[in-house]
Amino acid sequence: MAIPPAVNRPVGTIERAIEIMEYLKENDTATVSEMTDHLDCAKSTTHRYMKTLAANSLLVEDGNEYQLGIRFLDYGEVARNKYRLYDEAKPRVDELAEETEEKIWCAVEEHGRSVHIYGAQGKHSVQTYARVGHRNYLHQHAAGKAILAHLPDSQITETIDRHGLPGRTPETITDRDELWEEIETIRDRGYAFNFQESVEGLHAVGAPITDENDIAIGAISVSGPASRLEGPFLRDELPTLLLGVVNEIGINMAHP
Amino acid sequence: MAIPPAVNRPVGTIERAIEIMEYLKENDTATVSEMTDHLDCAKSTTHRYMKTLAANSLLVEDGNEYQLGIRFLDYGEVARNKYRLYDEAKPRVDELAEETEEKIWCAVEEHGRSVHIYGAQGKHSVQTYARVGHRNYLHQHAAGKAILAHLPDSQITETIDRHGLPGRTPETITDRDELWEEIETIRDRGYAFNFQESVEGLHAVGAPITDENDIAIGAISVSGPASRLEGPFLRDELPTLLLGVVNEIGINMAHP
DNA sequence: GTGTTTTGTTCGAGTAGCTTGAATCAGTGC
DNA sequence: GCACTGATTCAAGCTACTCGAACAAAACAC
Repeated sequence: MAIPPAVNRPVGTIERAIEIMEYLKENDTATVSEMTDHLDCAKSTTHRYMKTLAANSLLVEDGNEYQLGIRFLDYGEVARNKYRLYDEAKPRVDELAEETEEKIWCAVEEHGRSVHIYGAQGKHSVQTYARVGHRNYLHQHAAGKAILAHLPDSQITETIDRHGLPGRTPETITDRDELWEEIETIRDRGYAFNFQESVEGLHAVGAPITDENDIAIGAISVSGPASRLEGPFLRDELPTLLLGVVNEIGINMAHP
Repeated sequence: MAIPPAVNRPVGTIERAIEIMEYLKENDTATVSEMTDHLDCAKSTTHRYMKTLAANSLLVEDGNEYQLGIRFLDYGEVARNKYRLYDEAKPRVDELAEETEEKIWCAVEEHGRSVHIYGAQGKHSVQTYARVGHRNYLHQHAAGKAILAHLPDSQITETIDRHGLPGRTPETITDRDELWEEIETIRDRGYAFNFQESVEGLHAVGAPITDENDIAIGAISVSGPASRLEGPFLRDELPTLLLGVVNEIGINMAHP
């Protein structure tokens, strides 16, 4: 979970292959020609890359179109299961969704960004861009800020240096000093709010799951339309509920 | 979903990188030295590979140990969502799990093998080796055989030629002629049984989801202990239930 | 404590093999 | 029919990937 070290001489071939996967993730499907325009190399090279990936089931051919193969699910599931947190958090996230009737997410930090490892929707929950596996900036949402505030200062600095503070809505915190103030506030109260900082009209609360040293190993958030998530429900009721859950998960993680 | 063509000159670098991912999938975690023993190249090369993969979040470093990064989830989810089948099948698989109280799987064919794209467990359902994303031989289980029987003969032959008929339990069909007979039977009755052919003590029924030309686009299966899945419940009740569900899904897939 | 072994990591040189562009083939539109 | 766009193949050239040796750092034996 640490910041990845700069690689001295990365293998270009691998990086270009990942570039292909990334492009297909964003654009769903692509032809050899289209990919050649995106990468910066000869068409024959792109062709060979994509054929190699397809021969290994990482890509699937459909006529001239290529897409990501579901073999990735295999790798993804293995990775997810490694996070014991997933096993501990899943049932409680499900319960929270039932209880609050809103969208619940469990996220962890990886390489200075957040990854949603599990989500459950309540009866009224909103659909957002988010998906399982979705990678996000820590400073842009409730769970991420909850995690960020419960990391060592040095790691927070590293993270900001590495990824910057890109904005997403007019409300997103993009100023370093402002973020540090917010972090202090979150540390004091023990949980984080998100007032339309990631999606317009969306509010959220996030609380960190911490280890015995009070370092975040993940976070859980509740999000919903600003119209429903407001007043004492947002300010008191949800935080209390969340804190109970994250404490319980934290204890279970510490005492297997 | 077709059989992937043999690649003329696959890119070795990419294949070796995939080899690393595959090893980590099987062994959860590995060091540079361990991986060097597995691959057949210099330690410095392995090192460069793993660092490059880690720098792109496909691998995560934890001290000297490397594991798969959950970035794969991201790719996997994108791939899964492409299969519209997933959206159609999910709610019905959930219902079946509730109703039968056994384990339900939805699988598709990719490159001549089956991939579990969604699973739901009923109250009493058994835990097997299977996972979402799990790749399997078509001839070894109920859903796979249901799919196999509803493919064009040419594709069946190609599949057998490509992957052979490896055994798994003493009951697995490993003889070509026997398999063709079984395929005829399955085509006649419209669904497939699995009597301890993949796991000892486990029975299952699988029915294909077909398109307008009666070609399989996937399958749904119910599996459970042989002691519970037997007699008229297995022979009549479950098949009827399954056929209703797969027909409904097939119709929805044909008329979006 | 010291010597020994095992690990990850760096670096320059050499050549395996990746990249390239041109040529060929397959399909579409006009 | 021809032109055009796309995928695919191939030999030749040179990039950059691989290697082994050397170093650093940690783990271990005694």
